[in-house]
Amino acid sequence: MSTASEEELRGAGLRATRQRLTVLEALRDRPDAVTAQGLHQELRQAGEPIGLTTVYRTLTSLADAGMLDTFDRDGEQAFRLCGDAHHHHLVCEVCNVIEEITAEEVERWVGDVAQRRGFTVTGHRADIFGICARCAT
Amino acid sequence: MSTASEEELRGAGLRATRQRLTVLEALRDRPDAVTAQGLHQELRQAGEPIGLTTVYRTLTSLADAGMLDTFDRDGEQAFRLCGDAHHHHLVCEVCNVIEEITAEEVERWVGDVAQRRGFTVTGHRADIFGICARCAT
DNA sequence: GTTGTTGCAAAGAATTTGCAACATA
DNA sequence: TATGTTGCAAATTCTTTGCAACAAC
Repeated sequence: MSTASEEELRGAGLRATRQRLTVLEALRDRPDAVTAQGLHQELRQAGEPIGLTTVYRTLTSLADAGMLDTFDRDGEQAFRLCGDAHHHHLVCEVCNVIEEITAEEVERWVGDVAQRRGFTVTGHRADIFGICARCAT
Repeated sequence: MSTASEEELRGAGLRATRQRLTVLEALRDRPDAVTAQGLHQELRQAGEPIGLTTVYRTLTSLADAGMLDTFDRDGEQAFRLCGDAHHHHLVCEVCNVIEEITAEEVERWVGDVAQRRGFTVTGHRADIFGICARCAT
């Protein structure tokens, strides 16, 4: 049999190795974004044998496959598992929790503006930064 | 007398040194975003004596003072002079030109979403990436 | 068995820091 | 003159690469 994670990896053309499954499962469990360095450290502390290089390579592969969203956290790249559909983010700057949000308003706006200026759209991002209800208290 | 650039620098609590004025003027002349490394190289080639460290420090200071917008270009930080008011960007991925755009739709959306989720907004960004009319031809 | 993957060590690249010389106010 | 700024060299930090051992298919 095959787990969902294994399917996902193979679907992306990647072999389902122990390390990649470890990373994918770790990402599943968290609502916040992680950096390669941070994730590696956590996995190591949790007793998972995995190399830093592999964490970097795995995160990059998953992001390339469209399975992760990427964020710039202070010069470092952070990653987070994402749903398939296009969406935007609500990011807590204290605990780094990220909530996915969809936004018709934004999509519409993107099309309008681009057309008006003669831009061919290849992508867009709309993220809101703030402090989540829990961290505010 | 005082030039506008000198005023701006002093207004930000920074001494108006030759190097900072050089950087500010260089930024004034370009519609695209530049990295510290890139700008330093250009200035050097143009015969301006300035150290890489100083370019880094100056760009950081100006950005901290709210005079520059920052972008992440492939792991490197890029900067661009920006108007005072809050705005968003239309970025050409080929020539890196950036057009500032304002968007009531987005502002409204930000407020709505944040309130609905209990987030205290500290900031937001909405950028559109694409290919400008000139680069498309 | 073949081919993709891992992980170490080393390389590379962007950015920051220590500190003495220097320029601005 | 007092204090902020510069720039070099060195240190840091994040990320990538070479390559031999290894694991998935």
